[in-house]
Amino acid sequence: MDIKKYLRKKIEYVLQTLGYDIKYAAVAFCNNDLADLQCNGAFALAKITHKSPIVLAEEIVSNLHLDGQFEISIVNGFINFKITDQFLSKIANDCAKSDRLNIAKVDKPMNLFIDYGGANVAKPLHVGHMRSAIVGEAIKKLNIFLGNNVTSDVHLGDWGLQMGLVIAQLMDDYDMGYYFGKPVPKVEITMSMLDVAYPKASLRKKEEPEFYERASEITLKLQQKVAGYYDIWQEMNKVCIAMVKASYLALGVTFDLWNGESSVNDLVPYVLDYLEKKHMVKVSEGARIIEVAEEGETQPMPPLLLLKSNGAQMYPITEIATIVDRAKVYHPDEILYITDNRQTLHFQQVFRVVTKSGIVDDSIKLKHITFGTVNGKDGKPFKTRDGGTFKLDDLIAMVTDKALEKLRENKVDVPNLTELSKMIGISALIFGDLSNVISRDYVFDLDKFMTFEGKTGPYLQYTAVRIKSILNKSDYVPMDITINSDTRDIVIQILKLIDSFDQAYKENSLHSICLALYELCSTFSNFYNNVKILSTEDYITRQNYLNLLKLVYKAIDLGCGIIGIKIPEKM
RNA sequence: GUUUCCGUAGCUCAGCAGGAUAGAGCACUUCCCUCCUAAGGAAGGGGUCAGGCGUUCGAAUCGCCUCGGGAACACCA
Repeated sequence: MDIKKYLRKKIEYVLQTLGYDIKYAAVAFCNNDLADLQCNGAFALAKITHKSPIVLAEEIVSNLHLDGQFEISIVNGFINFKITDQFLSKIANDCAKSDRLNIAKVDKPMNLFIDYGGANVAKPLHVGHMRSAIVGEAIKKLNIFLGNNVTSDVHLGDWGLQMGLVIAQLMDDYDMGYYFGKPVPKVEITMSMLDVAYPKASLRKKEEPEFYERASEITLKLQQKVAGYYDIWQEMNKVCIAMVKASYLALGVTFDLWNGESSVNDLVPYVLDYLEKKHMVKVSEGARIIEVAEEGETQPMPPLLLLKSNGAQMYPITEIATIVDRAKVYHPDEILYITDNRQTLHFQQVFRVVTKSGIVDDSIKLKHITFGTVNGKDGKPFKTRDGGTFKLDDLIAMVTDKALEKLRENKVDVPNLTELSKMIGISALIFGDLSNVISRDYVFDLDKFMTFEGKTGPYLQYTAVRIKSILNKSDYVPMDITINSDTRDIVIQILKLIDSFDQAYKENSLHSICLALYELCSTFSNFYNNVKILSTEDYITRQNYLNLLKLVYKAIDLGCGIIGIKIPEKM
């Protein structure tokens, strides 16, 4: 149950009967040991009513009827609530009976479309892609858990200039004649070829105007699906998507749709025509643009570029076409874009055009969720020492190896050691990433991902594994839990975990769940060290502990499930 | 330059719809495995919350200014 909401409702009722604004009923968890929850509304109310906060607090409290569920005390106007052990026991038992800790689903389920991942074809995933993948996957799982109907799309970057660049480079490096119907042997495109071609082409783009021109032309031809270029592209796509899929899968990330910019190519003429009929499109320096700046705006708002001067499509127009497509096929109530904060302006522009033009039903909410970039110690987006990007697969291999090393060191005896080390390594990555506030940049610290001690994913797994181990060795029999001073802290932490779901949903940030999970595990570990559960002689007391353990496990498992961490049998 | 995000312990980060004594992990110093997995637990040192002014009973949290850093800003995505 959501204890904050529960208590707030009670206070709201009192405020209403007393004729005060219900906004003063806000309840928060205490971060001290005076109580479990507090309401500080009396102070703010004092300002309005010119009464003393103490008098107001007493007035509120004397009208509260909490049926012995809370012990209330007033300290200088702070209203403190301590949940009684009896009520806490009831809450614990209710949670134990529910398969979702009694976490309520959303009132009105919506059709949610989530766009995350943003992998580029022709390029392996790097650590920057990890964040979008992990964050998006967790937001997806959270929404599904809370009852929304979710469709996810990786939205590949597969139709822009980078495609032309790579194709041009491949044509320089190899005899690609086969694709153009010449009687020469077929060059099979491999990932390692692309690995070389992409950085090489990016560099040449800046330094060789001729090469850039050629790549631009190829991009245009590709978009017109001219044979040869299109065939090379298809081949490239096949190789790349297979690899990208595997990388995502290693992180436990899956998508319902593997669409890309190319998927809406046939919709582009319609979009262009529609916007032109609305008299929104202008020609500027040969390019088709839309002005999106608004009167009196102080921030820079450049026009949106639809087509390059050579007629090639640019990112914004495929973006708009994609929205049209999604609206038509999936009827979403909301489309969520999860990208890093550098794309803020781009989405502002696109959303403006979509809204102004009315190209899709205006009831569709378009929302951009930005996350901070993964930076190096210099505060700039992370690069390896030689200036290259750090490949995601390499990172996964490194953390997996590290976990394997640790497992060997601890002589953990399981048949599928590789599988297990992957599970542990990935959990370190996921927790290391999600425990940061979503919108903020964070420093990529390899050591942080490589240690499995302290506030980490493996710590959560370890705690859960220990609980599982005890339960397996025990004579556990299901029964009602009775909470006392030994165990109340643990249940409070479970309440905080439940609350964190609400916060995570509101903020689209998973860090609150990560933190609550860690604190639950930490509180439990303290208990674990103080109480020898299996050797507790009194049968009832022991069963009480075991039933609580079952609940704690369930809570950890649930929370970890949302963020994408799996609990192993042993570690 | 304009816009925007940020500055909290040695490092990496929480805390910011104002609230009681500013927290955690790592690192450092001590303890705790004859007993449920020590990837653990307990204790300790470490802070002018960048700086200043203001609003308020009360400011790390809100407003303004200064300093410092990141990012975006027309044919990349």
